[in-house]
Amino acid sequence: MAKNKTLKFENPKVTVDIIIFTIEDNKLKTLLIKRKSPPFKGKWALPGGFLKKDEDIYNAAQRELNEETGIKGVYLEQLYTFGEPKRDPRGRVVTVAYFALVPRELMKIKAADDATDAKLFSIADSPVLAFDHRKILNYALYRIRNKIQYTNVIWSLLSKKFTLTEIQKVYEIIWGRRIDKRNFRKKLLSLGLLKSAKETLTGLRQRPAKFYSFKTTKYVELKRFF
Amino acid sequence: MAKNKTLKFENPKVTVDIIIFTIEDNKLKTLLIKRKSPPFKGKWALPGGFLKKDEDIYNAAQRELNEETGIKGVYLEQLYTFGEPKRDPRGRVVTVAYFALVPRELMKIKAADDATDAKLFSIADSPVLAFDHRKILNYALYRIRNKIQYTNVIWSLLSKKFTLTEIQKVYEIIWGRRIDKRNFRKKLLSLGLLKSAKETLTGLRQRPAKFYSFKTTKYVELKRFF
DNA sequence: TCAAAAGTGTTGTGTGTACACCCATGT
DNA sequence: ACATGGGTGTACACACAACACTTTTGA
Repeated sequence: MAKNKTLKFENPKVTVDIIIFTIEDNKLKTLLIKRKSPPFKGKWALPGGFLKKDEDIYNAAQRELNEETGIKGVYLEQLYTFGEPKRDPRGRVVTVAYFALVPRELMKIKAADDATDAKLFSIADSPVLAFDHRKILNYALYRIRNKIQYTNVIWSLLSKKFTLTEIQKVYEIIWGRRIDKRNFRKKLLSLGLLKSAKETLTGLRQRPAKFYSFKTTKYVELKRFF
Repeated sequence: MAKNKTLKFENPKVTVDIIIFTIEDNKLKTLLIKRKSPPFKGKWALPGGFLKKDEDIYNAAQRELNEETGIKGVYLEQLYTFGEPKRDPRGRVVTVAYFALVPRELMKIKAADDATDAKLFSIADSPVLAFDHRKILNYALYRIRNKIQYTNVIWSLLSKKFTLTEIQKVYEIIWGRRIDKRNFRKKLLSLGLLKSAKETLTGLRQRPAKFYSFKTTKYVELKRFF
């Protein structure tokens, strides 16, 4: 572009924000941090931060994820880029939003140095958020609800071993409706992507459930899935 | 984030690049421009440019689209944000890619002031592209091929009146396979989203085809579509 | 009258959905 | 023995896929 028009351009700051989804107490939750500094000091917000020099955007997202949860190597996908001129009162800030899917028991939540607190909120009743983070969160929710229908990425919310009832619950929680147990199992097992372990879930006063695990960690596009 | 570490951050430039899809001669094509200035002077590239001050990203994409094709108000969707540190030899440039779906006859192609030429290339045999634009184009192609399966957005490639054979060709071109005429028509019409016009396509030495048009310009999520 | 594409139905197969009872365990 | 969730099969409806011939026009 023409060098003599540089006044018309600007150098925005670029941030990365992350929606960290997990399942706890049969609810879909996301990690929020309480902001230590202005703007929106004391308000809850999505974890995130500025892109560093020579840092790839995806790596920045991984870094932020790790700073808040101590996790590496989970499912992390670019969601959308938000760049309305007024979305940050400090000036022009373009943010690239990512979302992560994390098994609850892998998370070690800690407030990073830009936050005074960090905790999981149920999507249904989370507080008022800083910036346009509510919009971003809603879009992430929309995306994951679509994605559940044609990929198996949401299996990333489960731990290595799980029962069929557990995986069904994940679908019910995200999909937001009850599923018939027999039909669910029939279809799920027919994909041929699970193998049953020898262990069972004992200690409950009921018939023990078989554990299953994934044959592969690859993500698969499914024709349609519920 | 900490103010005393500003050296570690940087202010990237932010650009918008657009993949403008259209159909011409029974082929899926995209608009490329020949770069007037370094880097990659003389090379073909996706149309795009820097984000202006106080300009929303989506508006920037619309502006770029309009500068190259004279079009407004067509389907335009954010694709992905590419931000590898070395993707632009001039320095750190993060680009937000959009794709547009445009009926061929609405386009008035003109080289904007950053280009010496602009023309449509068939996706199948397009030239070597500047920057990481080949990767971006490939991703756009992937996206549109998926999208065809569960939305009707690709109807945006058609003009207001069209025959059923024309819309079927769009599907065949993007989907990359032949479709049975009877099954296609049955399913398409069963959606209830088309109305038949009174006019027919005459002047060819064959039976005249009925024209159809869309009942609505809204985009619809379909369960699955071929 | 001929070439070229438009238009039109039926049948078999597979997939989704609805639905109810017995089983294994811990207390 | 009983409460609790685990585990299993069948029947119907619907959607998809395969398939060929007649019609209308312009030259």
